[in-house]
Amino acid sequence: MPGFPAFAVTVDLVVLTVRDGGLAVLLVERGEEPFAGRWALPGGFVRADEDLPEAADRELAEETGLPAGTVHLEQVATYGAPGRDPRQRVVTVAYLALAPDLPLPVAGTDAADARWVPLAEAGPLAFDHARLLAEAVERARAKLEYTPLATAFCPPEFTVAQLRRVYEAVWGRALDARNFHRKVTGAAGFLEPVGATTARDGGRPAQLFRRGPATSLHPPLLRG
Amino acid sequence: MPGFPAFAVTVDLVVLTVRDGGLAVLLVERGEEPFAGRWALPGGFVRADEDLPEAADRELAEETGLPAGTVHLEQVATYGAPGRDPRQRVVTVAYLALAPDLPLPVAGTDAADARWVPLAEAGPLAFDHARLLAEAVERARAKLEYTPLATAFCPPEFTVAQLRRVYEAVWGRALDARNFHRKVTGAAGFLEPVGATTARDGGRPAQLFRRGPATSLHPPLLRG
DNA sequence: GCCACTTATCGTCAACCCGACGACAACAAC
DNA sequence: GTTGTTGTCGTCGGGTTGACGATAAGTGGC
Repeated sequence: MPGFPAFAVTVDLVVLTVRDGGLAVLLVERGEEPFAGRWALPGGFVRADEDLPEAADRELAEETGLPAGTVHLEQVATYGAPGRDPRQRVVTVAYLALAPDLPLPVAGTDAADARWVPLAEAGPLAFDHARLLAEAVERARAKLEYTPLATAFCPPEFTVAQLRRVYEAVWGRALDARNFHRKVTGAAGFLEPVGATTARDGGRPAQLFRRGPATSLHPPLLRG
Repeated sequence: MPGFPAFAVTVDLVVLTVRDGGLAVLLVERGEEPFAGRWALPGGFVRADEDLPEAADRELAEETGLPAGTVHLEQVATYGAPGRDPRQRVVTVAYLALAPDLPLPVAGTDAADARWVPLAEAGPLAFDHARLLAEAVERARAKLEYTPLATAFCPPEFTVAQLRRVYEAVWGRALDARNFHRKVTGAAGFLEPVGATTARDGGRPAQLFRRGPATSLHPPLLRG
């Protein structure tokens, strides 16, 4: 099969976390043209002997320094319009990563100038990254309804209130604490009680939970 | 940016329809190695000046002869494992297409040997196409719940019973005609009455409907 | 015309789920 | 103890669900 057009293939990451009651995305400042000085999603070329999820894992480790497996990672969509990179034909596979609130940037990584940027303050991005970001965020919002994905924003053990704050941050809407508690503890396989409680700063201690084995929520938590 | 690995990029299509009460997929028989004689999903290389959806549209027109825009087309996922094509490094973007029941293959197209194959009878497929097919089908099943996508399997005007048979075929489960009628006609923007009725062969004539403007269903139709 | 038979559509009912909200429990600070 | 804060359990009316009975509007046989 000769004569097929040659493409470069990259993996770009939309890494989200919950900070200060809102969603934040991991961005890097570009040092080179095109779009020098602009903010962009972290990412890079897929290597010759690498599968796509491997490349995404590697980029994530390089950008965040996190041990692989601690963050949720899933493919979102692929973009390949001619001209989306002015230098050459590039096809980009976008991945969505959800992480607990973590200190960043980690020293000694590729992108020393990586930063968490609140979603609302993300200015114009390089390439078509604004679209990648928007579509990844919408995917995350939708998946919170019918999967236990929100636990990916939490540490291994967490309280119902922490989980609720995740939902409120992602959906941008206040939720009733009582009804949320009922639904979340009632969904089979969503949460597993750890047995311990938190020592908190003023207020009744809360039960700790771990993520349960369910992969989908019945019934789902609807945005309304 | 020199030295990046060169990839070939293809678009593969999972074209589904409802036939004889079950899902069927459009497959072509491969004429060349590798996998000569095996069934495979239709698809082909993305051209040098083409966007990905354009390439999918073009391949669909070549395989089915349908005028563009009559079938629903959406991206599902991208596959790029090294070795998935033994000849060279290929990244494949899978698209899901939903079509009404149509006569195929259309004479004068690329793949004269394209056939509708019932899902259960699809034997071993070339490359990793079994996985592409399975993931696309699961996407279709899930989207029927909360989008008006089922109408893509129907002609422009259809009855509630036709729509119900689509759901039953895709989900592989019988549905109560009365409850289905209530829910489907109650969901805002799902169906628009045409005013006419069908002249049917034994039985009360049914009202005809057109697809409504809604892009999501409230409330959704759950599989249970 | 009358009678089965088929298919479409409307109604009824109990069980369940939802959102709004009241009540209480268990801690800290003073 | 009192106050304030946070977590957890209950209650209530309205809407939705699935199971299923009843009726409407055609066809074909006689």
